[in-house]
Amino acid sequence: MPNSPLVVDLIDRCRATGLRRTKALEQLLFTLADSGRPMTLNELSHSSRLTDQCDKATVFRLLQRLTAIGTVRRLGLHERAAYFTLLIPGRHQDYLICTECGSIESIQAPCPVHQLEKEITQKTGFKNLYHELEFFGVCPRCA
Amino acid sequence: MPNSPLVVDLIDRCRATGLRRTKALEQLLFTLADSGRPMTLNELSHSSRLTDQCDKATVFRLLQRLTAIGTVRRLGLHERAAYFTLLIPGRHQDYLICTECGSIESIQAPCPVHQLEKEITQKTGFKNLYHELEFFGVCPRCA
DNA sequence: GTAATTGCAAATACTTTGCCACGTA
DNA sequence: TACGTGGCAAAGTATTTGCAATTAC
Repeated sequence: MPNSPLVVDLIDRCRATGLRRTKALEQLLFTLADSGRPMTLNELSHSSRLTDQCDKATVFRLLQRLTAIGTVRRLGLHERAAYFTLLIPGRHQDYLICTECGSIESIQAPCPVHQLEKEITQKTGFKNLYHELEFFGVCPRCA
Repeated sequence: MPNSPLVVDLIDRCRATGLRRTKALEQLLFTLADSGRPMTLNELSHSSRLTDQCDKATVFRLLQRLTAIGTVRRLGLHERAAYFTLLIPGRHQDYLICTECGSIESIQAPCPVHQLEKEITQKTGFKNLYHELEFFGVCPRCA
């Protein structure tokens, strides 16, 4: 259950920002950490740990709060539903998505965008810059 | 009106794939070409050229067809609504988006991702690869 | 005890489809 | 004429909110 160092740490960070330690919060964080991939609100609220344990609205509001404090990031990923993933300091993910079957995989290669990100920060004066990079195509199975 | 070389060319391409030349098609293409930025279905169907001229469902179906033949691309851009933009060969856009006010601007700098895109094509066997790169942050006005 | 959090249900937003009338080729 | 296209209205899917009951601190 939610005893992994990562989850413990995440919960601590949440508590530090004023969130209360509820069963729903623990299980949501654990589910996200355990899956290691972006998930939709629907997936999350139906995952075995959360179903019948808490309402979809609860998961929604938790995701909102977690996004606000920077523990979770909301991704577009081109589907109709939004995807949510843990935001782990020092870790950055780019994605490769099949436009046919919708499969999502993380890309291992080092992200070539960070230099450009710095330049944009300087030139535009934007604060808290981050980026989202996705590759879309047809995966071998679908082709 | 829809007399610019770009729009004329776009219409030709559409006709070549079997689409009929209708007023709605012309005005949709012109609106997209004229604005030069990604727009939502809602924006498009309310733009001065299209309002009261054609139904939102019509614009929706046109965008579907245009996306299918590769004339338009659908973008996530993180908003709840999808964005659509013209897909012009040889032109590639990356975006800078303010998470506060939602403003969207195109980035001028050369995109540093094409090399990685080639590598991914080779390593993964994905077909028709393209990418979407967005920077998110708080613009100077909102900060 | 107090304020944050939850569940349920209802409201909203955006997208998508059915069906028949219409216009283009 | 034939078939793609259009308008209108309704259905579908995802998100968001109100409010009273509950729970963490």
